[in-house]
Amino acid sequence: MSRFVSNVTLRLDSKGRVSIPAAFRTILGRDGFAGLYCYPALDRPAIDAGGNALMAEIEALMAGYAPFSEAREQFALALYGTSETLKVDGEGRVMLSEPLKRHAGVTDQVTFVGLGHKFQIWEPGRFRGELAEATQKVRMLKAELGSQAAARNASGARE
Amino acid sequence: MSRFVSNVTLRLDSKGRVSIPAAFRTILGRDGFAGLYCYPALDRPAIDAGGNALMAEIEALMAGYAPFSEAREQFALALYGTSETLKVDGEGRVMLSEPLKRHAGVTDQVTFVGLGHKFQIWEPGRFRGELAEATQKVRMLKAELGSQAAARNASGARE
DNA sequence: GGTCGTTCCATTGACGCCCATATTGACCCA
DNA sequence: TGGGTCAATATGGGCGTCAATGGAACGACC
Repeated sequence: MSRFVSNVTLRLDSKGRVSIPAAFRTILGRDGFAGLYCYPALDRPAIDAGGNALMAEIEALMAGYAPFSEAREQFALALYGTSETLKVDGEGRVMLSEPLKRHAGVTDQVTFVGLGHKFQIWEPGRFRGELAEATQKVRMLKAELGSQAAARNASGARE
Repeated sequence: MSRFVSNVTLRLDSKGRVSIPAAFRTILGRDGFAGLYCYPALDRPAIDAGGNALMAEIEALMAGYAPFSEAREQFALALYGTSETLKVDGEGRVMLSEPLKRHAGVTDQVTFVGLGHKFQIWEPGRFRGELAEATQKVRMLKAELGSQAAARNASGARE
């Protein structure tokens, strides 16, 4: 299974359309899904996007709850209710809906970021900030792992 | 299998008619059901709506209880007893019955919300409130799941 | 005959689809 | 290695179609 990786920032045109990066398009094509499945990320000002793989993930989550149960209805409302399947035109472009743009704070540019099985769409400035923060955290985690390994084995490999 | 997703709010016209969003109409058409199967949501001021898939789900729920059992009778009363099959006109519009409108507090606008296998019809204001609440709950639940997974991973990495 | 409801037609605004252009990066060849 | 060619991606815009909505005509049932 191929994964979404790397990040690209692209412009929205006068009609609000934006090209999905070619690399992402080919991956979406492979999992066979016309359109782009999107929803506002739960705890970030970003848009989660993907194809069948992403939908399947959500479905699996939902399957754990009984039909008509309280939890199920709330999940469905928050997840399916805010999801959209954007149409992709012949050139591989989509139009982000107003709610999605508002959630991510998008205006005239967006950054596509691969996250493996899905990708996210960010306002470029916010993404830089988030990335810096994430990098910092990862660095700390790595340092921890490194010291643990060193403690276990004096000749332990770094990184 | 396609699912109901996203949300749209539309106006009722002077005769009380309202268009079913085109995306929902195509899904209903696919599962082959003339009309719209509706009933007041059990524990919310909303209207549950769908086609054959929804009816099948209710039947399955009912089948789980013994015939003539108290629970079964109650469900039958609450679901079948209050259900209606609304007619859809040539333009894909329906007229909500008075009881349905009263239950949902609908006046001149409604919000259609996809829940996967079915969709709901809300009074727009109430929907916003409910969505905010549901999102909050899902966010908390996700955080829980995340920390559990992190705990698992951390211990796994160390062993 | 009036009222209610249903079907049909008209408008308008969005957006889906198509074609045109540019800019980038890859590849090839001298 | 440098230049040139080619291809694919990103972007811009025009036009037709369809969805949402409003209203009118038609029919049925009090």
